[in-house]
Amino acid sequence: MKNAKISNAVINRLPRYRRYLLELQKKGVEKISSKEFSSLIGYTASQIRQDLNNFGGFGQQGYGYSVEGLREEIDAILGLDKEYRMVIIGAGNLGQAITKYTQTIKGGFKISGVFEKNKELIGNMLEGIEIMDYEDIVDFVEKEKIDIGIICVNRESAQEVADKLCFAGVKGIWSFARVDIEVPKHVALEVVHLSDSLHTLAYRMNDIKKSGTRKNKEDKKE
Amino acid sequence: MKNAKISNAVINRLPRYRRYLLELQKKGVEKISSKEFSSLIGYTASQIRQDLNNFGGFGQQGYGYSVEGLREEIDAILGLDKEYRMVIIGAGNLGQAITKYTQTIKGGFKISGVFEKNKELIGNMLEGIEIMDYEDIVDFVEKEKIDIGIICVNRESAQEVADKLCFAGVKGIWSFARVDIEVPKHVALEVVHLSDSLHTLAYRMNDIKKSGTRKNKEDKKE
DNA sequence: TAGATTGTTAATCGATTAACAATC
DNA sequence: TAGATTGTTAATCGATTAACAATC
Repeated sequence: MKNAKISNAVINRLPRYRRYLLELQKKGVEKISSKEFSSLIGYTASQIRQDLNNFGGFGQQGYGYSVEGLREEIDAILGLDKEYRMVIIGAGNLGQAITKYTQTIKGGFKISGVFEKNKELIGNMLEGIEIMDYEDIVDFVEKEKIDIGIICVNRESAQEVADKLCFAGVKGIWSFARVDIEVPKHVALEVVHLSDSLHTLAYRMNDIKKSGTRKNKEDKKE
Repeated sequence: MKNAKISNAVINRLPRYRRYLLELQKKGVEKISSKEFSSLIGYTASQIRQDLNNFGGFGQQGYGYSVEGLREEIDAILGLDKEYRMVIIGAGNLGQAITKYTQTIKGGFKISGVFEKNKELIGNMLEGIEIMDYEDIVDFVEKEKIDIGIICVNRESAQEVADKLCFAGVKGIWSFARVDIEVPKHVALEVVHLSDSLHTLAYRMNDIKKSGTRKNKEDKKE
């Protein structure tokens, strides 16, 4: 595995490569060339080879790539051959939604606890997990060696929760709060802005409508 | 408003500009220069001006941008000054999670119905909405003039659901299925791959660990 | 008017694509 | 060996940043 800094664009494509390789494996396909992969996944063959060669030469000239072998390499690159212990902070609507969803994600990602400030919710069960007191979060993360904190609290509390999680020693934060948070350099951060995603969809819907109207005048084909 | 094709990078930044402008408005800030905005949001002042000028000249030389004015412009660009009628397809874990979450998104996005194939779930209530029979989806979308279909079914059914929604006339699809789907050019598509997001977080966690080790040898500062 | 800051053109940087020598 | 396809270098393309004239 090489050492140069990998661009975000490449990292974001890796899970997608993996998904297609899993599908191919299911279908019993054993080898694939970058050209075949290209027509399947929609990236250029050149880009596929370029991307993979950031991490090593996984192919074989004249043959292509082993589907299973490449999938295993990507698993290792992404760290999906490891176990991750996670906590969810916030058991409101968002927290319930994410707890529910996260249970459906396959692989070594396990929810060890759900935490909440609101005393009325503490003690309740959520998806088979007891909701615990947010005050105990630091102890829990330390003792249970939690790797990932999932932030599902409101905008106002998100940074404070992140600070606490980082202090307690998590290695990554997955945040669904509608705000941009900051973490120390040694903690990985992935923020999902679902409402931003819906807003860009709205943009594209309106954009299509507009350019559609325009095209009817100038350019019927395409 | 100008006409050239706007790049995805720009479109994806628009909701973020909007979030910061909303915060500023809340705080009672009336004007902001691209330089001040830059140190707040973390994009270069140049990029901010460049981005905004894709859509029009919203600022004033020697003064800056009106916070409220700019936010209203961005609302209009994104189409957030309109109402959107949405349906959710799939009332399983994922569908329940997304229904729950989507209820918390502010603005003109309204869920008109939840649809499900599994007869056992049909008739149940979900977040105050009755779960309806998937067989009736086309009629419902046509009659209720639904704008957006939210796909929360499994990988295997996602494309079929998308086809049906497009046939029935939705203008946009927001998909959470773990698969890449295709839609006609006149339909906007936004796919959220939550598990991909978690996988890139895993990558970054492991990457930090590795480069951390490396740095301890060569380069303690930074 | 002078100062500030935009809008826009030009320069730079990085990512994607093309080309081809290496090699299975 | 000949054919196929990779790994990698070079060329192109697009997006970001810098510079500055326009103008409030």
